[in-house]
Amino acid sequence: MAITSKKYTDKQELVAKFANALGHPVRVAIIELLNKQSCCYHGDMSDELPIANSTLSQHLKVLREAGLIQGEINPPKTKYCINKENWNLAKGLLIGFFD
Amino acid sequence: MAITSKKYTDKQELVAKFANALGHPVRVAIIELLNKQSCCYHGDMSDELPIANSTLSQHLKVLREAGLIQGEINPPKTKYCINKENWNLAKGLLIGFFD
DNA sequence: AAAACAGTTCGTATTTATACGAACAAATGG
DNA sequence: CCATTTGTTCGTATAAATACGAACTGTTTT
Repeated sequence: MAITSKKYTDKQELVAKFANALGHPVRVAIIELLNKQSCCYHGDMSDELPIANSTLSQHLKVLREAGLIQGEINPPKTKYCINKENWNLAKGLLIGFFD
Repeated sequence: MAITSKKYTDKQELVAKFANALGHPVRVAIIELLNKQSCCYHGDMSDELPIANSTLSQHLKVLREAGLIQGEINPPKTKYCINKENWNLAKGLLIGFFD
């Protein structure tokens, strides 16, 4: 093992973070829904996806914490969109990773 | 929820499978090592990575089961390579996913 | 003010991931 | 044949992911 305090490079951590966020089919499906119409209400997605509402909230949180999406809360509705800046960052990193 | 027996499309499952395999920084690092020199012995990687040997074996297994790499066992050495066919499949899927 | 609506968070159960050392396996060198 | 080398698998401990219903939080409607 290399004697560094940090185990992995920032780039490796970032690639892993984005990849990990996309590492569940329902999150892939969520992103596809958002990409199809730019933004989407929680309820719209809930109608399309085979999971409980609370579970959907959790997956949305994972995507939000990875930076791939952002939510705008206007109770009782919440609108989610792709975070384009980070989306492009992820795109660049992943494409670069695959050469 | 849609009333389908299958919860997600094959494509969504595949994207998630590949993404999940890349969802840990050490696996990203492993792939980078393999891409740098096409093939690599377990021991070479073990020298570069901050994890125990047995843990490395487990991560290699994850990548192997996702189809991204393949191992050639010639005891006591094992050589790992990128599985180019699946690598290109993953590349295409991921790039397509990001538009 | 009470009920309804749309989500989120909490509590919890179950599964999967991650990590390590010890034990094992398969070929090679003394 | 026994020791060494190189990985793998096993046993195990701990942490993280996944899923659901129940309870909660703000608006809006009645």
